[in-house]
Amino acid sequence: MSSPAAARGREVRQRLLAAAAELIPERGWTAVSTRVLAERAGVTPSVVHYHFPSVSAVLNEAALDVMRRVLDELDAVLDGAASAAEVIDAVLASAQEVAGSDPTLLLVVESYLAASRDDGLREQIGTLVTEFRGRLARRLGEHGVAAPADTAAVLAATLDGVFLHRGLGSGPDLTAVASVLHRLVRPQHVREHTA
Amino acid sequence: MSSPAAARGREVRQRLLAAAAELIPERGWTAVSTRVLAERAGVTPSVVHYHFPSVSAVLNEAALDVMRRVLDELDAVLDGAASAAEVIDAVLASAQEVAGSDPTLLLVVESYLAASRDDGLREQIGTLVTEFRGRLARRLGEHGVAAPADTAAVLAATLDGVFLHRGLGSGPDLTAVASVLHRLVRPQHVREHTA
DNA sequence: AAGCGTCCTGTACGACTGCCCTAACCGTAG
DNA sequence: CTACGGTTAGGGCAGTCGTACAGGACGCTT
Repeated sequence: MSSPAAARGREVRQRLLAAAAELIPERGWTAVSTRVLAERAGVTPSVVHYHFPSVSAVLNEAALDVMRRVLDELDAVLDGAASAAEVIDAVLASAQEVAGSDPTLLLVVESYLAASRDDGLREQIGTLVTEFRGRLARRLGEHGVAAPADTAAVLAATLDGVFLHRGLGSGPDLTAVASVLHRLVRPQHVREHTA
Repeated sequence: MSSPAAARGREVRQRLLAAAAELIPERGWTAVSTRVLAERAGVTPSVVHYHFPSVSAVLNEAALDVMRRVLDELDAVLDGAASAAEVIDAVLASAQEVAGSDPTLLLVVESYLAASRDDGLREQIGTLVTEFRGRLARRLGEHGVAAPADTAAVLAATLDGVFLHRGLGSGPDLTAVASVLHRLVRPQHVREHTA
């Protein structure tokens, strides 16, 4: 079916993607070069251009892989929640494990910025995020939250923002964030004020 | 007091900072080079190293200048709010003017990431953000919002997150965000659920 | 006119960049 | 044995990188 050389090749390809996922947060998206990428993966620079058409192709694929993985894990966690409050707690609990200088977090933000300079990447990331927001909204709706789509959008945005602030080492305590966010999913009564 | 040459020099220095503020979002923090910086400012590359010790010094100073300006403007807007709900509306109204691909927004995010690789920059940005959060919390407290510090932290984080998502072109509609966030500052009653 | 402070130019250096091309490798098939 | 597909090594090209350093240009003071 496939030669042992081909199998080794695929493994090298994976190592290159893993190296890219490490280097993007370490050095910044635009500072990942063919040479450092190859060195980290333990191959010579020319191998990079054998497996990929360009360096940015490696970066794009690596970033999308990581983001897909993160969102999938988050989805799995959310499946266990029995109420809207638990959804928030679950999201923030999984966020708790993420340190402010977490490479994954930095990689996601780097990807956001790279997307602002790469139409193709922007479209792919946009799809990923929109789909996740849809799944989150569906869950919130099932738990009786008002305006689930908008609430999910705010929730997702807040999550990213909290991550961003934690990256600065000045992020808020997540248990405090949780209690504040619970106000978002509390059953709605009569509005006390008018817009 | 100061020679005309010195005045010209200060003007060139400002042009370099302005050029940096343009180029950081355009090309990415690590991709701003001495040459493009000089070209954008209309000077020769060596002038950069006359006014600044290094390129990254230009970038740091330019980024902090912009962030200070943005937060000052936001503070001014917030001064006009007469209630917590108006604070939120004011914040989001000023956010409305910011497009998803707004250079200022991208500059801020780029700075966040650069801060993760530069201790000095991280400390300076952290101070800026913490101070703003403090002012926001004071305002919310004056308007009777519960847990003003935590709420301010969430609010500030949400704001950044919304910006981030808008950069992807998939950001939520801000009027929807506003109505959701109003739940945060609604007078608190008995909690309907226990954690 | 000479000296001075300030700002700017031109040039140079070694290191690094993305990408390409040719040659060699290695296991398998004939 | 030869031939072959798939992978890798090494070298090279044309360009950019950050920074340094010597000298020129300007205006103000003496």
